[in-house]
Amino acid sequence: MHLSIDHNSNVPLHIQAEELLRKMIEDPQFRNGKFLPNEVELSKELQISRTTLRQALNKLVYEGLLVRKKGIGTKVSEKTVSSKSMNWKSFSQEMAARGIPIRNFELHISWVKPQEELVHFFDIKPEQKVLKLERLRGRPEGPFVYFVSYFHPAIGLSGEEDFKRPLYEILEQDYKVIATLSKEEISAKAADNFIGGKLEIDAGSPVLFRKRFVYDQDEKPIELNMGYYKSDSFIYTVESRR
Amino acid sequence: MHLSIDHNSNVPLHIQAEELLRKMIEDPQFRNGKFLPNEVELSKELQISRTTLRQALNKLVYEGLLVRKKGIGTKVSEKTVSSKSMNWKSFSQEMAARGIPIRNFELHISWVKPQEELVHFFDIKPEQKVLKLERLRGRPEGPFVYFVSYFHPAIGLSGEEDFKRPLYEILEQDYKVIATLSKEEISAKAADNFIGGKLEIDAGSPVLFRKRFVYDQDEKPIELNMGYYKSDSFIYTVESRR
DNA sequence: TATTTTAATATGTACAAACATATAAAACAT
DNA sequence: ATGTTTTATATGTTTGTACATATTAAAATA
Repeated sequence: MHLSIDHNSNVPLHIQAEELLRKMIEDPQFRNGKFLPNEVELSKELQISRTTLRQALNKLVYEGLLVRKKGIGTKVSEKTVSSKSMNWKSFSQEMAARGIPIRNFELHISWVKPQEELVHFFDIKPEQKVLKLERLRGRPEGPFVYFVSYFHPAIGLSGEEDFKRPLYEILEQDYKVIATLSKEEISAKAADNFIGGKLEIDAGSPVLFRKRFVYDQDEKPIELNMGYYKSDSFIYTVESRR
Repeated sequence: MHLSIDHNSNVPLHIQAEELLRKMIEDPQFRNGKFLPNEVELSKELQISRTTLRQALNKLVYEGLLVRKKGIGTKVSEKTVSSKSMNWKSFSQEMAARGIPIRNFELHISWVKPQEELVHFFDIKPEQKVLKLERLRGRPEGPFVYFVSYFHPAIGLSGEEDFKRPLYEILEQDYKVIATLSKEEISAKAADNFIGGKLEIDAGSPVLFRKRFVYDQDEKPIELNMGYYKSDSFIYTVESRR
């Protein structure tokens, strides 16, 4: 395997280097605490300056994928698999990573008048309708999450999407919108009759409630998502560093 | 107010610059979408090179405190207050930030034989005892979290701590251990009789269960923490960027 | 043999310089 | 008045260079 960088590409060198490093990290040869070649060697091999290489390395260190130590070297983190990118995987990917096959039980799309919270969040006029997406998803044996999602009118998914592709992929490829920032609120709730019915559990059973505010790179609101998770089949994981 | 950098200090210039920028961000003059002086000006004012300044800026951009745009400038993020640092505030600080006064209802310290999970997590011998810390905390009106925390024997808090200072402060100042990485698992549970009794709620009521694995900068395990949060008085928040 | 010193190695810090590119405002032409 | 081109501004990219410092292993010394 010979990784190389295209100096004539319009993609910045440190971005290309970052991608190559990500591939190296995935490689079993380097995974689990193995050391990368040192910076001088690597920069020679990739034919970029040490400064540019360090730009790429720094980003991966921030993300927690790499651990560097003065005088020793740079190794792949043992304690972290995908770091915060976890939160950015699509729901299907998240589940796939845990070896859980996913099924869609219900899918309903409609245009609705926004509630006050939505008017405020999206900063739109009250008469402007927004796209509402309801989904019931889970394992083949039964559903374990019910969620309702609202989108900014400017995105306005056509409603004819197949939703077989992950949502974030549809947004990136078809609408050139990249979800960059997400704020989430997580709490425990007792299922009411409606949610209990959807998730096939008794009313009163504990569910994990997750409310998610999604913004793009310019901090403009994209999506508001509210999900109810069956507590015995879903654990929410968070990783953070400082 | 004149911020300045000490070139004779043994603290790296980009770290000093980072601290100054953090103070600027806190300043009402710059908060909420206001623009910072441009890089060339700032680097002249601080008497450091643009490269060094950008090193500091990059870190804050990565944390989400600053938003930069080519051709425009660098501004303080409007959507983010403290970003991921939120997860690193002590519990008391977290609550203080929400205007909630905190009281300790119970505090119990003991040395116990570690369970299998602890032996594995801390990578110690089964006969090595670990410090167990149980706390019941909450508002003056009543408790809303009960947690049990175990510490690595190498840290071995003397047991004579007053625990009036935040835990992370005790660890940093007295034990020179800096908690750098945290992995958390969050789920919804139904309170059993014990937890229900502690939190003064009916057994069966939903509680937020938070299990937290804490590591230091070298990825060595420090603490394992398990908390039960009364669902109607605590919402867990997460912010993430990519 | 045990201890100390030294050297090799790898990352950390810092600056200077040059050019590229996105954005908004000003100048210009229609 | 409106659309286009230019220009000023600010961040983005990339390289080169020099020296500092933490760590480990090897060499020198007691």
